[in-house]
Amino acid sequence: MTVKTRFAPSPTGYLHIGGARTALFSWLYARRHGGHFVLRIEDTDRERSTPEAINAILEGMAWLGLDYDEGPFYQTERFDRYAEVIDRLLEEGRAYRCYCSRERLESLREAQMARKEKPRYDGRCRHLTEPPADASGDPVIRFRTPLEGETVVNDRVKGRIVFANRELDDLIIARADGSPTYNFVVVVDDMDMGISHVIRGDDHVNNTARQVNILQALGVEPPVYAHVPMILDEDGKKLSKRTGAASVMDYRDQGYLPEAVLNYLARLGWSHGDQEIFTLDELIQLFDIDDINHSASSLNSSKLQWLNQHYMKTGDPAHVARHLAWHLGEMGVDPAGGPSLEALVSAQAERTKTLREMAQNSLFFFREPEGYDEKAARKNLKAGAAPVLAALREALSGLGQWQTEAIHETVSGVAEGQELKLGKVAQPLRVAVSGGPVSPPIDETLALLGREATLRRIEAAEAWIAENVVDQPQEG
RNA sequence: GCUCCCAUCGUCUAGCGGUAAGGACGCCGCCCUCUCAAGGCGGAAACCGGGGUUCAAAUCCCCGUGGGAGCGCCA
Repeated sequence: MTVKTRFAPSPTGYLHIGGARTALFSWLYARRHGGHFVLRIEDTDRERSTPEAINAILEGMAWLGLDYDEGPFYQTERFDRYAEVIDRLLEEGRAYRCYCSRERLESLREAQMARKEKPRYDGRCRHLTEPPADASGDPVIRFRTPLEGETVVNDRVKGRIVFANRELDDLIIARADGSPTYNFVVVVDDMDMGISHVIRGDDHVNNTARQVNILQALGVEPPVYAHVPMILDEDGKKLSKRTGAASVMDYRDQGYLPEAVLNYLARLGWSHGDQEIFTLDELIQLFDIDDINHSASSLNSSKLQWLNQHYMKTGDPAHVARHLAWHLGEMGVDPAGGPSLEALVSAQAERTKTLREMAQNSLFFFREPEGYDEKAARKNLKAGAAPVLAALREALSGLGQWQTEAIHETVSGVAEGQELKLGKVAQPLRVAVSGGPVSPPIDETLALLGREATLRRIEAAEAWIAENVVDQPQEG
C-alpha cells in the first residue's frame, strides 16, 4: 500500500505547537515509507477562516521545514464535489433532509440534558418522504446512521475502540445553505485524495465512528487511524496563547532553532529507547506510529532549551550564524559592523540557551555598552582598578598580533606584573569592554571586539573611574 | 449526565510476567575555572488505590479514583 498522510488544519489561528507535532508525525511517517504528505486547508467555516491564518500556517510549516508533496488543497474549492457526493447519498437513501428548526433542536437538547441524557438528534425527519406541512426554511441534510450494531475503529495508537451505533445520532452533513460540514468533508477528501493513514489529535476519536460509517455508506475502506494524545502546557493544563508559546512562530521569536523544536516535538509523545538527540534523517528512519505514547504530555521549556543549546553548540556555525543574524536584525543591529558571526556563535553557544539570548548578550560587540551594570561596576571598577586598566591599555596597544593567544599572554602578563590573580585583572577588563560581568573568556572577547574598540573602552572605563570613584573613600 | 480515551521520578520517557524499575531535562553537591557557562563525577526523585490471574506482576483482567476529549447548521 502506498502511504499517504495529510495535515489538515483549519485556518482559524496560528500554527499551533500541537498541530505542528501532528504535522511532523504525519510528515515523518510519509517520508519513512517513501509516501506522500498532503497539506489540506479545512476552510469550510467561512466565518472563522482567514487569509492571515492560512499564511501563518504556511509560514510555520516552512520555518519547520515540513514540505508537502501535494497541496495545499482548499476545501472551499471543492464544494461541487461535496454536493455531488451528498446527492448520491440522498439518492441512495443514506442521507435525508431534515426540516427541524434550530429552535426545536435547541429545546430538544435542553430537555435531554435535563433528563441527564446524551444530547442527540431524535430522528424526527428520518422517515419523512416529503416536507412536513409546517416546514419553513431550507432543510439541512443528515446522514442516516445505522440504528444498531457497532462501529469498530482499529486505532494504531489506542488499539481497538468500539462504538455502539445507537450512541451516534444522525449528524448534519450539509447546512441549510448547502455548505458541507466537517465530518463529511473530511471523509470525502480523505477518500478522494487517497489518504492511507490519518494521524491526528485524539480529540477526534469520537468523530471517527461517524466518519467510518459515512465511508461505509460510500462503499470505501476506511484509512488507518492513529490518534495522538494532546499536548498540555507546563502546568498540565490545556494549551492556550496565555500560557507561553502556543504558535510555532513564537518559538522562532524566542530564539529556538527549528531543528531543536523538531527534535523536541518528536520526543514529546514518541520515543526510541533512551535516545534523546535525533537528526532529521534518524527520525525519518526510526519513526513509527507504534512507538507513540498513549497519554497526554506536558511541555517542558527547559528541556527544549537544553536541546536548543545542544544544536547551537554542535550545529554548523554558519547555519547557526544565519539564525543569529536574524535575531540581531530584530534588535536593530546590523551584523556587518561587528565580528564574524560564526566566531561569535562559537564563543557564545556554550553560555546561552537561545539565539535571542545569544544576540542580547552579544550586543556589546556591535555597539558601545550603554553605561555599566551597576553592581559589576561597583565591584570591579574601583579606584584600584585604574592602574590595572592603564597597564592593560599600554600592554595591549603594543601587542603585535591581535589574536586570542597573544592577548591571553598579555593579560596574564599584566596580572603577573601587578602581582594579581588573573581574575582581578580580567574582570575589570570585562566590565570595561562589555559593560557587564559576563562575557566569553576575556581573550576571546577582546579578539572578537578588535583592538580599536578594546582600547577605546578601556580608556573610557579609566575616565569613568576617575570621574565617579576617585573621591570615594577607598576600600582595599 | 452519557460515550470514548488516559494513568512509571516535578517533566519527557524506557519497560512489554522474573530488573537493584533504566535514560534525559531540571534540581542538589563536588571537581574544573578570568566571569557566566560548558564539561566531568556523584546524589535526591516514580510504578494512583483496591481486588484478582499467576510460582512470580509496573507489566494481564476487573473495580474504584483522578485527569482528558467528544456530545453544534465549529473544525
